[in-house]
Amino acid sequence: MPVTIYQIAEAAGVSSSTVARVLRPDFTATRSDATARADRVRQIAAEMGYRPNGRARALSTGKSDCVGLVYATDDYLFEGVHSDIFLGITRTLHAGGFHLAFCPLQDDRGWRHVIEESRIDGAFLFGVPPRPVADALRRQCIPQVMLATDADPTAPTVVVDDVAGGRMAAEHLLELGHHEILFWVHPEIAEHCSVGQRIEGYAEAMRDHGAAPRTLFRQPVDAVRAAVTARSRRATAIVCYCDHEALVVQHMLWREGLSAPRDLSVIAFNDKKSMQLMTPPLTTIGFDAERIGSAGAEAMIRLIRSGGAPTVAGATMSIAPRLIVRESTAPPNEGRRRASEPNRVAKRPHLQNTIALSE
Amino acid sequence: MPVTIYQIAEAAGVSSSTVARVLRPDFTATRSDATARADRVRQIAAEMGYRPNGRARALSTGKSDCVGLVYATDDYLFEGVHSDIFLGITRTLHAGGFHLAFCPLQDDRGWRHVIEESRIDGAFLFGVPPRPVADALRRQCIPQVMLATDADPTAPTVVVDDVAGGRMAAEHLLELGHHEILFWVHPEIAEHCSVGQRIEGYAEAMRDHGAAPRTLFRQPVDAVRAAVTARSRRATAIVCYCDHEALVVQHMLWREGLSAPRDLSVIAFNDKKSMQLMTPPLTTIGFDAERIGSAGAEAMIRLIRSGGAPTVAGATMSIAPRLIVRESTAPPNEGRRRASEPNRVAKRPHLQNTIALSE
DNA sequence: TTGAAAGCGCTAACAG
DNA sequence: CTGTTAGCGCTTTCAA
Repeated sequence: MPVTIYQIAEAAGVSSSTVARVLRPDFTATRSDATARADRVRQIAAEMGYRPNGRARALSTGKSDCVGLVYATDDYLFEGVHSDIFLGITRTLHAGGFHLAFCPLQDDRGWRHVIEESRIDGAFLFGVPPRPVADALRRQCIPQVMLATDADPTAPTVVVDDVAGGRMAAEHLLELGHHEILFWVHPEIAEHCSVGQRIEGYAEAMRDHGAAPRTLFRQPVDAVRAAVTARSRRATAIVCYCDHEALVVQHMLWREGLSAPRDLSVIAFNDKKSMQLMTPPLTTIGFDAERIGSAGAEAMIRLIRSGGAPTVAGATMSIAPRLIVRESTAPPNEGRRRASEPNRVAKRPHLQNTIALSE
Repeated sequence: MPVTIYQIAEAAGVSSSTVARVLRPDFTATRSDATARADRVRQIAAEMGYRPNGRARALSTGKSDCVGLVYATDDYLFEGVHSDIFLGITRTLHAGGFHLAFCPLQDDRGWRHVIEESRIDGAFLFGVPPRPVADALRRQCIPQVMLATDADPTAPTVVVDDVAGGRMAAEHLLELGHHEILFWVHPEIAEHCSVGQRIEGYAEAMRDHGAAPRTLFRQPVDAVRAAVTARSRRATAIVCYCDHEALVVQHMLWREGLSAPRDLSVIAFNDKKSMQLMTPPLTTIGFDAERIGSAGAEAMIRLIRSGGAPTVAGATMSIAPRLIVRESTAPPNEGRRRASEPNRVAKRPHLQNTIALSE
């Protein structure tokens, strides 16, 4: 049986409020007799193995110290950079005295249990929630932080500057001398604001350099194959929306007896570990995904502590992407001349930022 | 302001206990006047937008309807098959009226907040927790379910039969005609019971077939390279502990100008999506990871509902692995004769179970 | 079947 | 600085 402040109060011969007060982390005494008594109470509490009861405190304060991770579908829940975002969230949240609970929207029962029954003090959102959920959050006055989406400018938001990312990707290829550069979005990719933004940045950069954007939006890999093996206007480089396209492209090339960067320069987004071990290691646009989570959690804690003060509109934090050059990009036709060279890093002088492989 | 049962009671002209009783999901009335009154109360509750307060219920019942996901380190939290296990857990848990909260052990504050302050009704463990955590769980009488680990036979456990998996992997290669078969564990792999079990199954199968086990335990990739390029007793096949080794092997082969399965047959564990898109698609030992989570959650709900009844020792559920043959394994030396063939599936008749690629 | 009343364990006013 | 006194919103006896 867990011990309560009343049992401690009785054992120490003081009132329960004294126990509660003394045990609070921010307690300070000025008079020395008070300090002495406080120490005694604390010692007794420790001896009796006292632990505050979070459930009781939650009822009393109206705060659960729990934040919800609200997601619409778990199909892609742990895909891509989500995992790193979650790490950032949990690390920051736990350090601040909160914990994180899953809150899926797929099943009505799930989110009602968590949101409507007042089990969370705040909600992380990865997109605009459906009407009933949004209403419930508003009714319960639950502060919201939007992550990796620009959907609702009235809530604090942490986003990646994907337009800049799209630019960087295209510019890297343009600077290598490419002109026929594809942008590919796989049909299976879920709708997300980053899709349009990356395309936008890519298209801008292309036009700035007098090149024509060639976007393969939600098209099958055959479209890529055709563009890469065409006689005229053969594509020599491709920007992949994310790592999935990169894998598929790589696979397609392999089936065709082609390879990157000899026949096609490949650049993608999201710097997952496995990208470094692709053959060749993938040039990519990466960003600090964990930072999205930690920045979001910091904002969340601030919001909750401030008692859900009216959100400052436009409180958007933007994470800058960065180019990580590895071996899947090269000047056009360069490799084609010496197709049979081995794949040694040392022989590819244009590689400077190559990250050491974890082998 | 959220509405309470008292407000409903007043509006309906009944007592708060009647409201509470009527609103309970299992309420049934025999007398018709009671039914009528119940309907009226329910309607008023609906009109007023009543939602039960989970925090209040938690205090009153001593149950939070929350289960903790207890993990020692988040370094590998979302790696490998964990994500799928989590999916299984959350889906089953939410359907049963529970939710899941992260509970990291790395930071003292984190787990004390969740476990010691009685915020969870149960705990999923992925290994034996350190002493203070185990003590806290016991003191709070929090039921435990162990997942993907065989550490504590006194708690309900869901495991994968990794000895069988190791056997299957080795036997597949042996049946293809291989004799010099490596088993490789990368130095970065965290300690886990599956390591030893997979090795055990592999070694058994090897001995059964009169072959000598050659285990490279926590050795760098150079050891693999040496074995694969050796003049005598050249290794023609390798069993990788998991997908990470497979990536590294694949990469190493590529650097050397070699390829699978021509120069080395490669088989690994864990059937992640990206394995299908490797070049070549990876033969692997997979298993239904989501099932681990859902089975664990089912056991958990049972435990919690039964009021933490004394656990039946040996309540271990085992998930069977299965061999998924793709293109990274082939008879030894087969490919070597026709090194310049293209990588078309159609030309590799020994491939039968090849799974359609999601391209 | 209903209502009154006593908790659950902690927080928070407010006198003293 | 301490103790008293009400709650927080729901569950749960136990009479009526």
